[in-house]
Amino acid sequence: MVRHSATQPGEELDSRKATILEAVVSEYVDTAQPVGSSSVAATADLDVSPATVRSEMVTLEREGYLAQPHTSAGRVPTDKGYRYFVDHLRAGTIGPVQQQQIREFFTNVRGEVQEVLEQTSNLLTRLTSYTSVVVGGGHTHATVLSVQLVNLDARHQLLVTVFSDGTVLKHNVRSTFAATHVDVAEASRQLNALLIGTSLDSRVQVPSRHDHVATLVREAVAELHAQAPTFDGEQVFIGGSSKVAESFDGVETVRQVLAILEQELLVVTLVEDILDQGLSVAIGSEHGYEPLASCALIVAPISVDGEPAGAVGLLGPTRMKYREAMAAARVVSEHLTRHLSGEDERD
Amino acid sequence: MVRHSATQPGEELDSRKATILEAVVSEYVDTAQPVGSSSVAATADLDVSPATVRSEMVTLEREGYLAQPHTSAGRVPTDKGYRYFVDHLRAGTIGPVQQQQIREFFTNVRGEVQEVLEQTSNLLTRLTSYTSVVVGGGHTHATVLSVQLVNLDARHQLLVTVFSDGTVLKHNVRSTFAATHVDVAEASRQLNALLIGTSLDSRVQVPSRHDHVATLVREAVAELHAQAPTFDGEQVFIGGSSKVAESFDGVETVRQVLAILEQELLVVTLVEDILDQGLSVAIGSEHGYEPLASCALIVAPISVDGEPAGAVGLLGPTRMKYREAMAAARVVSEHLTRHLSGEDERD
DNA sequence: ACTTGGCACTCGGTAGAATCGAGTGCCAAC
DNA sequence: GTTGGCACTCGATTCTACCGAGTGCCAAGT
Repeated sequence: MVRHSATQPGEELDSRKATILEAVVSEYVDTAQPVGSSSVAATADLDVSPATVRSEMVTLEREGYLAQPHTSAGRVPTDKGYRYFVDHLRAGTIGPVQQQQIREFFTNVRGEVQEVLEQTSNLLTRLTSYTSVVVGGGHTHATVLSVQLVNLDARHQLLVTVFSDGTVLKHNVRSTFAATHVDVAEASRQLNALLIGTSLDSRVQVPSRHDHVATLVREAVAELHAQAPTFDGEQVFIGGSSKVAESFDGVETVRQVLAILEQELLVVTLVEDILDQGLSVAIGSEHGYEPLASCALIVAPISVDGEPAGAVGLLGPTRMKYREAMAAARVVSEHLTRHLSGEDERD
Repeated sequence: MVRHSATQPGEELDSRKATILEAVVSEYVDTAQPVGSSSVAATADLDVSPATVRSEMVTLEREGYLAQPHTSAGRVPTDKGYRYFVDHLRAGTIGPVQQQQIREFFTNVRGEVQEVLEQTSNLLTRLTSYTSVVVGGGHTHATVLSVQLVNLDARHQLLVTVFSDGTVLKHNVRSTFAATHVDVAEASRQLNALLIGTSLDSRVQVPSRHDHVATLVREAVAELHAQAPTFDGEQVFIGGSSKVAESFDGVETVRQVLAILEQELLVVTLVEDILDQGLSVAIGSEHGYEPLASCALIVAPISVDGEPAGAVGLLGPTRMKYREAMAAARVVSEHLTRHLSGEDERD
């Protein structure tokens, strides 16, 4: 995977070139039309003629910041151009209306973590009109608060485990013999003694006896720990997939992007890759994933009690409103972090 | 809401008209092009000339089964045309490969109901290339097997309830006073005595005393029952939303359909409306929901132990492959019903 | 009373030509 | 280094002509 100018300093543009680049990006984001020298000269308040702008543009094009769809069309930013723009973006703020919307949301939202994350995803979409991705993950460090084995019928038991972070996991256990209620109750008691305080990734000393109860206990523990790797708790919530149809024009592109969003594992990997690189935006093919070449993905990490616990993301076309979107992602991720850490329970 | 020919007998077409209609539908579904008299005459093995077919077509058009996009184009089926086609479809079968695929799926699938439903949704999409909808619902009749109140901290408890159908519900309880572990344990015991065997919609006699434990119990019961209406257990799983982009050509249509799929409540209502009407397919505007006028929705009910428990559905363009899709929905719903009723546990 | 071949007619789709105009690159002058 | 001027490019738009699939109608055939 390639390193980007966000991490390597990269060249700086002189002030005028920077202004021009910024003007091009801004206008292109608005209009989706190649932008010409004259409109740049008019917009940006650098008192120069279109001709001057043109000559600067050739330079910018030669250096890879701009591109021409064809001769005699205006310029369009390249991924590198967007990258420069983003890297030199003075941190945006979000409107007071949205501020209010977010604050309201977080004071009202209730319920389980999952639901909060799902709702947050919808919030982000409403705020920005882009498809949003919320990844919640990594409960592995949570410890067991309580375990209970429940008899469904003689051969089926249900193992319900409550963790310190409020997560509840359930597992089906199938006993190889007909278990009595007494067996189950005893197994349940032993499991409690065994598991409380442990976390999913810690080893547990299971009884090696061969009686019914011990077998049940072993099966239950095995079942619980079997899921540890999958569990790692990665969950994805995607909001506003219909926005994809607004953001891209080719039906084929829309199909591709949607197909990608369906592969949740892929999305998680993608988001975490970007986080690992310390980026907050991946533009075009920066993430090295070809089918998303026409997309930009903004991410902002969330954490719970200081531990990384996922991220929120926004997926849009490369020509997206970076300032607003990044601000929204940042603010929401901060609120979410606080909320999940239990800091703003003011009701 | 309108009644349809599926429930009211409606007129019958004479054999030749029926053959012609069927030919038109079949070819249009394949090609998406208006179909002309000559190709019908060639395809269907009714030994008549195109001219005859044409004169029949005018009748069919007058009666509302066919339409002409414009003079001098071929004919296209109307919703009514599709309806007739579907109502007179000899029940289709599905290919042996798919049979195999389904059988394999259901012997291998494991885990919680939710996951099974979600996976089933994906299966249906893979089988048919249409967007699939799986609605699971109505656990209200399930009874409580076990309850447990767990102390998160002095003011936060977690109520975990296990139902006879294997569902596990959790609720946050906030105590208005600092609860000790002893309080919580005692409350937990009382809750068990109180709730086991009841269902979510049954009334429960809560203790009226004013001590800590009684208060906790009351709060827990209130919290649990508060969710009964929302809970009713309606869950929706949607698979293959990217197929929407394949099924419809206008980007705007794609957007609309996606936007609808995002509103889960709407989807549930829609599916249940159709089921209530005793239909297995809603074509075009039959469901009375305008934005989906260009869609057809195939549904097949699922049940658990004889009780209705949701449905599987397939969403496609009105020109969809009804035979295959209906067969797939039917077969999968049957398998799912058997699976959820615990009948095919052959591992 | 149907069925059929014949035939004029319709009208969307496609191809080509003409035109427009936004925007460029270059250059000579400032 | 900047600027106005200017010829040039090339996609987009419009217009026209035309093709042909498919129709509706009719008169003749069974």
